Amino acid sequence: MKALPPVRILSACDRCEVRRKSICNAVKPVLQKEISRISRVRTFEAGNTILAEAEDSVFLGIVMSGILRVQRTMADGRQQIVGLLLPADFFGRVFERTSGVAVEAATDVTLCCFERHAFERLLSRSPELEHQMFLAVLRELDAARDWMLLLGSQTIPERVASFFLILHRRTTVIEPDMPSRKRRLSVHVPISRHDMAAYLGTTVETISRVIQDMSRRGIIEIHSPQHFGILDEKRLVRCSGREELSIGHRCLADEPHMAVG
Amino acid sequence: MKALPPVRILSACDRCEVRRKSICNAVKPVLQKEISRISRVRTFEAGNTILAEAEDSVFLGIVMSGILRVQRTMADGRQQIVGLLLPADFFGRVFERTSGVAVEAATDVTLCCFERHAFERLLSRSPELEHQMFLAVLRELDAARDWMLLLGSQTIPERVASFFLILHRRTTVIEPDMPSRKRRLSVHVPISRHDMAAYLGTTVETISRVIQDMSRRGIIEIHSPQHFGILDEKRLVRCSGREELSIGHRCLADEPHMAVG
DNA sequence: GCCGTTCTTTGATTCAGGGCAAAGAACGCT
DNA sequence: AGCGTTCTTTGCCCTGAATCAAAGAACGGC
Repeated sequence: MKALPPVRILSACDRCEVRRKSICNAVKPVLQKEISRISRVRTFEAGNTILAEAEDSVFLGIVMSGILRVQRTMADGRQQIVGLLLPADFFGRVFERTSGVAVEAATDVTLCCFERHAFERLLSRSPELEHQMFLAVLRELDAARDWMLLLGSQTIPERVASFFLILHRRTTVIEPDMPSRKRRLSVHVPISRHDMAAYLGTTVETISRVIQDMSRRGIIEIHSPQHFGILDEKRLVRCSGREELSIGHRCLADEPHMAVG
Repeated sequence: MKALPPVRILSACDRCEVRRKSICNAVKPVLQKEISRISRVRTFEAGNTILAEAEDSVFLGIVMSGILRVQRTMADGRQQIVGLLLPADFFGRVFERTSGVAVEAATDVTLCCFERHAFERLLSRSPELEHQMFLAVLRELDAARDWMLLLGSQTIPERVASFFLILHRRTTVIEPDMPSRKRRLSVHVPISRHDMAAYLGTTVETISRVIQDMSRRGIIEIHSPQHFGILDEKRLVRCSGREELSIGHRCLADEPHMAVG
């Protein structure tokens, strides 16, 4: 008796939009199945806390849609965003009871969640998965160091320009066939001025002033509070003080991020 | 014929002072031997560049003595120290040709070096070693995020106070039997004012002014430009704006660092 | 010891960016 | 559509920290 052709059961993961960019794509199918088995999709509204700063982190996962902010808050209320997570990015701190950072929904979000201990067991059994996580955390550390340069050595206008360029880079699918001259450059800033300020180490007022000024000087164009056009890319790069952020220039920050929150 | 009792050959590693605190201690003896085989002790004078920012990173290793600074430099010369490596800390970027940060000797240093590819081969063969590296990088990321809070949200006096407390924490062997009241608190700052400024995101002049002011107010005592006494720990903690830096309070930053340079 | 170099401190001045207050826009909600 | 709430912009003032300049201290070499 002949064996029937294998029937492929579609799991939720097979329809996952971020899969090919996330850690799931980097491991063998058999492992993907195991990940799939312990995963659970959850949604949160903008403003909700996914993981609190002091609390035990019981789960972690991958952003499917929306934006997460990873932040630390001081006793007197000052807060610093230490990471912004876009779809396909990983959040949560493995191998530590608590991480000392909070993870919050900056917009409505859909997350693919794992119970932390289950995921850690998987990591322990699978060096391949752990290797991929290791690579992701290394990239995240590179990005964190890059941000330290921004916070420690750059002026506010430079930070804003850098932010636009990095955001553009991370959200744009590179289309090399289209001549960059003709391409209409636009950036969508998916967060509020308040979050921008907390990310760039400044205040909402200053953010606003800098943006208006860049617009007045014809470097950018304000379509709406969150949508901008880049009118003069070269000048924007010059404003950022960092040649390496020039569009087309590859860099480490392109890779998905990893929040250890 | 009876087997002779095993003869233990002492390798350089057996005399290594930082071994018990470094990654070597966290893996099995058989692996330690393998690490030992590919290691080579090298020394550099203060000011030397171990790894340049743009160059290929051909080796990596562990600090045995002295201090390394991990830094990024902007086109116009501004530079930010993104990590300070003390004995037992790991430096170098695995799985990447170049890391975009420079590693320099802040003092005369002794390093236990590995050729990068040889070390990576070892990592690939040994999930245990990779796991330990993974943990170390996770801790380093925690520390980087902590520093982002410092650079993005704290005033300069707060940064200086935090720096003293963190340094004290990292260089003091905790002696719980000795009553903390009576313990003479002292900090040795192993780097120049210039490096402090580059680490804290400010200038030498401001660093100097803040230190002199803290001394005038009786919070610290200046024994020499690099040696200080902590006269009023409580007030120093209050200056830092961060209760969690209070001496005796455990935190993630206590662990050895990992420079991905 | 003396002397040049580098590191640190101090003073005077300037200015980028923060804080406060209020007006204006955008976004629900019913 | 009308209205309250939240988000963003703008103006004014002020302060923390950078900059410039120069004096002191510490260090290394001979």
